[in-house]
Amino acid sequence: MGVHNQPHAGLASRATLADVAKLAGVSGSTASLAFSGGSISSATRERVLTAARELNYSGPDPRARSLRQGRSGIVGVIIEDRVLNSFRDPMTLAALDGISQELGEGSGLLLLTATGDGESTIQSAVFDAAIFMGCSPHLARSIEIMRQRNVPMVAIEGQAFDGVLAVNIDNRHASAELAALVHTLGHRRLATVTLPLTSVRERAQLTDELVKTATTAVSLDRLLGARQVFANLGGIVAAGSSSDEGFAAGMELLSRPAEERPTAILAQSDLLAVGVIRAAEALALVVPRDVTVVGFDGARIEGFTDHDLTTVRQPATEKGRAAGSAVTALLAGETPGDVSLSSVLHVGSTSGPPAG
Amino acid sequence: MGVHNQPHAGLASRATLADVAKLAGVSGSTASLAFSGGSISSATRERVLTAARELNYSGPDPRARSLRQGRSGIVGVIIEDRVLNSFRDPMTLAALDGISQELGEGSGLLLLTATGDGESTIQSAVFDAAIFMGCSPHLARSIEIMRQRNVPMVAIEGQAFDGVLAVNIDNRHASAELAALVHTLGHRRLATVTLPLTSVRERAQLTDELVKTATTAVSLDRLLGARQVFANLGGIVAAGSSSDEGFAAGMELLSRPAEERPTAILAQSDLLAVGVIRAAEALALVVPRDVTVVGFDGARIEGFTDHDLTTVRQPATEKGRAAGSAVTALLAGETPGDVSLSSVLHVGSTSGPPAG
DNA sequence: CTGTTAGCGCTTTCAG
DNA sequence: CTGAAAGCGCTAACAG
Repeated sequence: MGVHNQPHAGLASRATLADVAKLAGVSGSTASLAFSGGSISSATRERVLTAARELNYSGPDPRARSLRQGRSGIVGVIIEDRVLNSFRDPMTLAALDGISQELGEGSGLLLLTATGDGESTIQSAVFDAAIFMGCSPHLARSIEIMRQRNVPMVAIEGQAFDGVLAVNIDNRHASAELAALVHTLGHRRLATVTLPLTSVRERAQLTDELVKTATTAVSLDRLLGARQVFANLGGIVAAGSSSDEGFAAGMELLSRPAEERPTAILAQSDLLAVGVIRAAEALALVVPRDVTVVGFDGARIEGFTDHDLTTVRQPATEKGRAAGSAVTALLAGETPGDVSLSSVLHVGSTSGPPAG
Repeated sequence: MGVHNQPHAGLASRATLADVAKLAGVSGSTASLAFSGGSISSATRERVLTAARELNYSGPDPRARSLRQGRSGIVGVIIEDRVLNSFRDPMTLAALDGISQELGEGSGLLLLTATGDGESTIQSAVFDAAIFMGCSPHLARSIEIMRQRNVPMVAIEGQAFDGVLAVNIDNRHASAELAALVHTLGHRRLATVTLPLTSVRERAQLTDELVKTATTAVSLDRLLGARQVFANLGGIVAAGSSSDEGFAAGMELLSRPAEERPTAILAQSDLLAVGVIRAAEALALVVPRDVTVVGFDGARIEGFTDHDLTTVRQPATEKGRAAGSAVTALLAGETPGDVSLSSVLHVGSTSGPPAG
């Protein structure tokens, strides 16, 4: 004549595994096994599951489980700009997709935005490993903390950091290759449109001071690659990777008399390049007759079908997959090395010899 | 006389708050306060922090904290397609950005992909509240579980579910409005290109059977809205929201003799509409003279500048923000109601009276 | 196959 | 302002 554990009319408190165990007449550990798929007789399991159903218990609390196991199954993905800006860039999105593919449905991706102000979230968030999508010096403190916590870290195209596994592409080399192509075609008066060099999102003239303060590895590498061929290459720093930015920069660079105008423009992303091409066309210039425009990325851009952009195709999804598999390996206690992926030059129809 | 758990010479195991407390010569609770910003004398706090530094202790373990507090600060965002497909759609990305804006840097967004196979992750992941971005019937089980767990849920443009707060836009109404506009212009032979009706990503003829099995609320609502005006409206179900899909569908619909060809096409998204327009142009048809094309969304589409698309502008970011603030309210124990946002008709240059 | 026993690392009453 | 005690809910040894 046991007092049946009348659960307060199901009001506030949820049932716990212990309650279920008691109702099923088994021990806690047995009940636990029933849920984690351990080896118990199917009769017992049935009994436990029935009890659970009765109590409206729907499985172990993830919080408790993660404390106990020391694992949450969550991988943090840290971006340094707001979500919209980050993922509007097709390469970044592709990389995220690659991560997700590799990690599988088994683990969730915790999107953490570190715009630099409060580094709090990243310190107090629950995750087992972190992937930085481009990481700049001002993450140093967070990185330090995660290192202390023994959280494996991987950076996709970020600044090199001790203890952070690097997944990179050959930005500098590929950029140099592209520049060499343009040089070979005969161009000598060039300009570039770079991606932002710092976290400041503001269009600006490309100056040496700016270059010195650069914190964005990708932009800097691409610039340095191009400068291997064109030593003092100048131009404009865009406020982001969009065709609008490219357009603005293009207008600025191309609205000059033919003798001063660059005969070729190296844009650091395809979106920028598309914008530059539109600017050229708006100025009644013909590409590539009047101006050669090359990009970087190999993005399939919606609605850009008139031209076949000369560019470098980078393995974007692959970057994500590599990062994902590095994380998996690190969590398994292995010690994988840095990853370096390579891009492929694609000569399209937007490049040609200079006029005249 | 308990056996003291000797932590293997500080090798693997991290220091805990208890260790710090001991070294600082204070109690655990005091040490805790030092980190959570509770009220303790600054002398004591200093002592604790120094001890922490000495032990390489970088703050409370998020897992333990979240168990103790019953809160993790994580909001789950559930999408039903792979990351790439979901966020390539500008509206979905904008909504995600809205969520992130509203929730602030304080809380992380846990991206959970529920493609229907293993519903495991969503059940075992740590989060305090969930936001579904479009949710279909096959999430029923997960929803059931979360309800049992008392996890607040919000669905952006999903199927209605008991206990899931709905954030919707006036899909049906707006679609009807658009259809009415086309009707007023004099069109009588129409076709539509819909978004996928189910999780199957495959282009298909729009049939009644398909409509009956539809699980995607958005697509269905937009279709029903249009059918309020054009009762038996037929057409094609696209495999996704992209201009490529629109192009394929457009080719299919428009490659017919003028007498059979629809004089107007209602596309369920702007990307689809752009594709349809390209198809029309590829077939040497002039928009809107030979065919009227309208979209839905109000997306700014890269590189689509020749036309001003007739469409309906939906408050995409706003959807996300509303969901975010609903989550905040729910977590605070309030009981906010469903949210319904409205779209605005935009008459551009891609619609006009039928030829002849 | 099942039960007993200890905590995971932290916060939070409750006293002093 | 500080300390002592009591778990949050679960799982992992280890016995039986």
